[in-house]
Amino acid sequence: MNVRVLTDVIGIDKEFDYAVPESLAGDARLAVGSMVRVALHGRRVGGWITALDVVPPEGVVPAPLAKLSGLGPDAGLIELSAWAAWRWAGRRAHFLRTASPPRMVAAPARRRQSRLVATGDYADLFEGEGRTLRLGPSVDPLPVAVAAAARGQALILVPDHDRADDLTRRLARQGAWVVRHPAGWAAAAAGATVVGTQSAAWAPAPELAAVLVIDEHDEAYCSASAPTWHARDVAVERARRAGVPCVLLSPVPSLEALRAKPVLRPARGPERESWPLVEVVDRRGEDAGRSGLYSPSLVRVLREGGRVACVLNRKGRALLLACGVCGELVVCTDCGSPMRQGDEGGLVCRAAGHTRPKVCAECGSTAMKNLRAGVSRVREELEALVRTPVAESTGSGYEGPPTARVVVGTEAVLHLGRPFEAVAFLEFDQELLAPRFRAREQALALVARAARITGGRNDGGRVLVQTRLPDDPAVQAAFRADPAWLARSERDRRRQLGLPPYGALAVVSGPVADEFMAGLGRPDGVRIAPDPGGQFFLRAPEYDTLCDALASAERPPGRLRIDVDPLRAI
DNA sequence: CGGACAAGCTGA
DNA sequence: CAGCTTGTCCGG
Repeated sequence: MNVRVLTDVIGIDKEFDYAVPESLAGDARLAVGSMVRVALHGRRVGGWITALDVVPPEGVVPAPLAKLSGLGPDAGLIELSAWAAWRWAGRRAHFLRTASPPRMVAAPARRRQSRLVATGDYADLFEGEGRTLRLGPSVDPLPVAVAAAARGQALILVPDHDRADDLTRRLARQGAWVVRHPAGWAAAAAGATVVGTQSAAWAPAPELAAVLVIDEHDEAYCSASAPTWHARDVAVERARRAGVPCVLLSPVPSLEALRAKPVLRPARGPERESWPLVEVVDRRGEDAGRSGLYSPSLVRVLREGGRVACVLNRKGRALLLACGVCGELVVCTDCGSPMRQGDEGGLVCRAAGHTRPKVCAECGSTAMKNLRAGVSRVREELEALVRTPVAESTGSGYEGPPTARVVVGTEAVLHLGRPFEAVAFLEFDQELLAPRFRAREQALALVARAARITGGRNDGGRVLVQTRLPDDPAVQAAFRADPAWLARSERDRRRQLGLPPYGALAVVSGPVADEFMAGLGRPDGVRIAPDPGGQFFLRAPEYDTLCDALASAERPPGRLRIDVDPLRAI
């Protein structure tokens, strides 16, 4: 017998046929998806069986399989990898690596009985195709996970490892047969419920009965490098193929989730209570202090004596300017994006490169203030202000007294895993104006994350939002504890601009982008805009159109990057 | 991707 | 023209 094999070498998206040697004939592991080693061009590489009993092309004499290594993703996942390769213009091998066990698995683990007692709450969520459920930020999602696992083998995704560990432990305590992906791969292949992060969308699940994505809006589900696949979208497609319900859970559902499933909203009262009390501080009027970061409201909150986390994102290094007289943000009069001071002294807009003289569009003043201040400087200034030790927490670590009452840092402070009475966003505009079309959604998601550490308003949770854009829908949604306030305006805006999910976009870049685009031609329904930086922006009304076009073009040898639905572009 | 092999470059 | 670099091709 001959088998077809896809190698695990990303650069080779081609299948080769191999002969099954006498010694492996009749081996139960000889199945689609199993992992093998094969000889290829003078070296040995790994791969997956994609078909059995194949007839090799004319003139090809198959070499023998070198080894049957162990169990791999099943036939359904092999097919799903082909879909994902189409959807995000990537290679199947990329996804199959994610779907494969971390160590070779000789046989599925032994079955265990789940002793989970379903509570009945949320059971109707999992009727039919499932629902998108908006659930207050400080509401524990455990009962929803229990409802999922009570249906049989469930696939449960959470954004980060800490929460995956925690949820696995708590579900196990309730009596569920549950494993943490990817360590529990062999048990998942035997039917255990799986909890994991992004990659768990590819966990084995031969008896899949329900899929649950917790905090589906979280950026952590989206791969930053190409292929820019999204675990929520993989989970939805996977559930659809298996004919099982998929529930998307979030305090701030993405437009994608609102569009994908019937939406269930909690009662307004409990939802409001689960959000902290949000105080919006309009910074346009107040210019006290060097950087204007320390409003009287902030000082009051800091001096009240509770534990306070101050968030100052300096991630996007982009410069932000405000008028020194009227405090208005300096934005482009053509496209509305923030502007920085150019090399020749004028103002340059970040999105399109428009230029204008250094004059406030509102009051005509020429005095501009740089709103960027580093976390370290702010820490010193806060210490002077409240006369108490202030700790600093950024992506690169924590500095200061471990029990400091006040901590300042990038959004890493929201991951410290300890309770605060209040969270203050010193410069919320940095989030709102980030050069990404999802900036507003992500800004509101930050407030939801803050709510997790402060608790709801009934627990005394408070959030301070310092902004020069107090009427922004994201700010208003936080203030009203009503995510729909943002969703409505975002839906209109994205429909109008043809942005996801009401349109599909991709960025093609890399040294051979020109060649690839030449081969692509001008497909129907796809708008192509070259960029001075050598990239190409592609837009289409639907993913079908865009992905079919991308898949039909020849991929020239050399470095090519295709980002479908990129996180940062536009 | 990375090995094989061919075509191109350099210096005596 | 040996000895090396750089480029292109293709794998079962």
